[in-house]
Amino acid sequence: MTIYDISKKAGVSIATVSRVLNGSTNVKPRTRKKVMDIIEQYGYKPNAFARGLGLNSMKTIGILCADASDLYLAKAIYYIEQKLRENGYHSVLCCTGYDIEAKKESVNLLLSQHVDAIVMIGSNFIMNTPEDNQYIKDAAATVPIMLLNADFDCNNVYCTLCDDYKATQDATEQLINGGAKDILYLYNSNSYSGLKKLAGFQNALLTHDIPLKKQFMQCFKGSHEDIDGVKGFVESLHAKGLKFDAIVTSDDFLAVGSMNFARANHIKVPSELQVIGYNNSILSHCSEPELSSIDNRLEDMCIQLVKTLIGTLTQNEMPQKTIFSGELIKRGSTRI
Amino acid sequence: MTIYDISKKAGVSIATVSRVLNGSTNVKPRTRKKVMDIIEQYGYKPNAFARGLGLNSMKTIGILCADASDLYLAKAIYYIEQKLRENGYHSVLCCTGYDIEAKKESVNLLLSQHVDAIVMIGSNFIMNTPEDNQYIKDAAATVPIMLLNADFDCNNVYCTLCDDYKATQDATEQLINGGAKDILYLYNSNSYSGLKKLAGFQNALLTHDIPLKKQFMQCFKGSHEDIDGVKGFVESLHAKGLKFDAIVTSDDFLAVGSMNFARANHIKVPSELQVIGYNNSILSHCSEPELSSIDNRLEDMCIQLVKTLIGTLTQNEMPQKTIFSGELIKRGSTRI
DNA sequence: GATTTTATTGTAAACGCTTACAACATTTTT
DNA sequence: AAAAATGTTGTAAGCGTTTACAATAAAATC
Repeated sequence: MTIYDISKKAGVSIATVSRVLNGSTNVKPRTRKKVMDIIEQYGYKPNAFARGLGLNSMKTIGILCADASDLYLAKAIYYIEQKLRENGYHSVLCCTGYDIEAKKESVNLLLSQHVDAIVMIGSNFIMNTPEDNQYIKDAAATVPIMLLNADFDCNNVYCTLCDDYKATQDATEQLINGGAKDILYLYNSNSYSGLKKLAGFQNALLTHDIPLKKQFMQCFKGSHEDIDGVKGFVESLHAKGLKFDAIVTSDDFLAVGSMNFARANHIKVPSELQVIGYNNSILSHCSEPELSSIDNRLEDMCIQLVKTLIGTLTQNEMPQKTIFSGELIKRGSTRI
Repeated sequence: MTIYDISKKAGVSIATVSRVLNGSTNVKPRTRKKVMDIIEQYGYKPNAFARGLGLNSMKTIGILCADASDLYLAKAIYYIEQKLRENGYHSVLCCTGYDIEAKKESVNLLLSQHVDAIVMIGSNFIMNTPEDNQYIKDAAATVPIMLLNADFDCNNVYCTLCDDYKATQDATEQLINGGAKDILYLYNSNSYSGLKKLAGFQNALLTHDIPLKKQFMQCFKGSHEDIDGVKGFVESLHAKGLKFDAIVTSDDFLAVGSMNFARANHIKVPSELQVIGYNNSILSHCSEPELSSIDNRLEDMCIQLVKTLIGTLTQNEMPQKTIFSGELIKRGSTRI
């Protein structure tokens, strides 16, 4: 069933059918109805390829994320997909993993598919070296690139992010002001934002004239699923004699793992050990006590990202950077 | 940059370039190299629309799920996307929500995009009435439909599922054999599998001559995020005077909410109340004690689903139904 | 070396749509 | 009522591929 079949049955030209389908130009109401009825009757659906070929756009946005099974990324996908659909766009998803080559390949794939824009979810798309980030610049030469929770200066690259640095600094300072002495910072590899948060943590200590010690900033290298691994990791630090009365983390799963460690070692939370998570995910409602966690306003960010995206695609001038402020949501795992 | 540009620069016809790109037919090695070099040099990427128009396939699989932010569904997306990519396919994602109309619309969208197959993740794609399921049959007339964790008899529809019925029955029987007397079953709306699990629960009771009581089978209507809501829900049952010494659930978040209820009411788990979750998700590692949960082998199912899918697309005869067995993973929330 | 067979390449017709432009019909203006 | 303006529709030329078929080149056979 093609546009020709419909045009024949409706007794009009294919151009008219096309016009009815696209709704743009004027079609006489009676003609429109006639065509619509035929379309309805035969359940005709235009071929998206042919349409894409003609328009060179398929109203499709490519979404990249390292790992859709990560709680946080999954939620972002959900929000963004939903908002895009509300705007008449749909999305092609690629989970790239954390390897740079896979990311580059995925970008190429999306470009060859002529997506109208590419959304990259998570700071792990930004690498340490300019050469490794060249792929973003290259892609930006073709389509707008929207980064969620990552910061990158480049024309046609739009960033929507949360000031993780400040949020972590604030939370840490609250702990310090509340009397915490030895604060352990726990982050996971896999992302730039972990380092940003770390910087915020360090700045909080420096502001209060607390010397930075390397062993108080630990990177957990395992997966975001491996809560037991985190527990073991913290346990090993503890066994080595490291003393801490608070833990600030870059992700809720690290915090939950830390709390499991505490429980197993009969360390009371929050009286003997305070714990702060990040992302304010569902995990923060599962532990006992519930987890204080930094909320970085994911939904707001996603809404904003799509708004900027649609604006850009419709030729409006859009701000290249939108920064939200995170906020510590206090629950039972802290005394502050 | 089109295939014409490349053909001109390489001094061959577009057909030869196309053959090089598709690798199928014979091309003289020297010619191939010459063309490849030009392609490399100019970074040429074929236009996916035109290709799709020609081939009427874009090596794309449509993935539907109600809500990518659901832990379980997100993991499934992840596994499936990954496996598909390994097989040279990519995926278009649509999150449909739980509304039937939205689902139908999404299916149409995917069909108009000429996806090679559609994967539906979750039992919520199966409705209660045959009319409401017609959309699946219609879609199956065009492309193979792969259902994950749902059961539907129809030509060209392939189901990969876990025997939730039996898994729940087994787990419940284990509780009964372990001495549990008043077992509450807690499920969430939104899915057929919840009802299947419920049936398994009921069968376990019947097998042990325990009369079924309506108030011991409760449906939580809130979101999968709303752990506090679950807690309140169980609390209200408790306040109404319902006595239970075990809770079997259809999802880990219900189990975690139940445990939060128990803690708040100083009911000891597992000595006074045993709790069993479903999905064996990350949530089962967050609570204290850790949650016993039924594992329904999601990864295995996803691997199998993609295997069946690829087989079907390559014209191999594939089993229409593959059923895995779930298994109770015992942790601290049960005494069995 | 002529003939047959096989490997390689080119030509041209789809694929199903959009849209500029032309043609025609209708309404408004004079 | 003719002329001009406007509204509606049709014609045909792309869009960038794939691929059947034809044409040519190379290899094998006689």
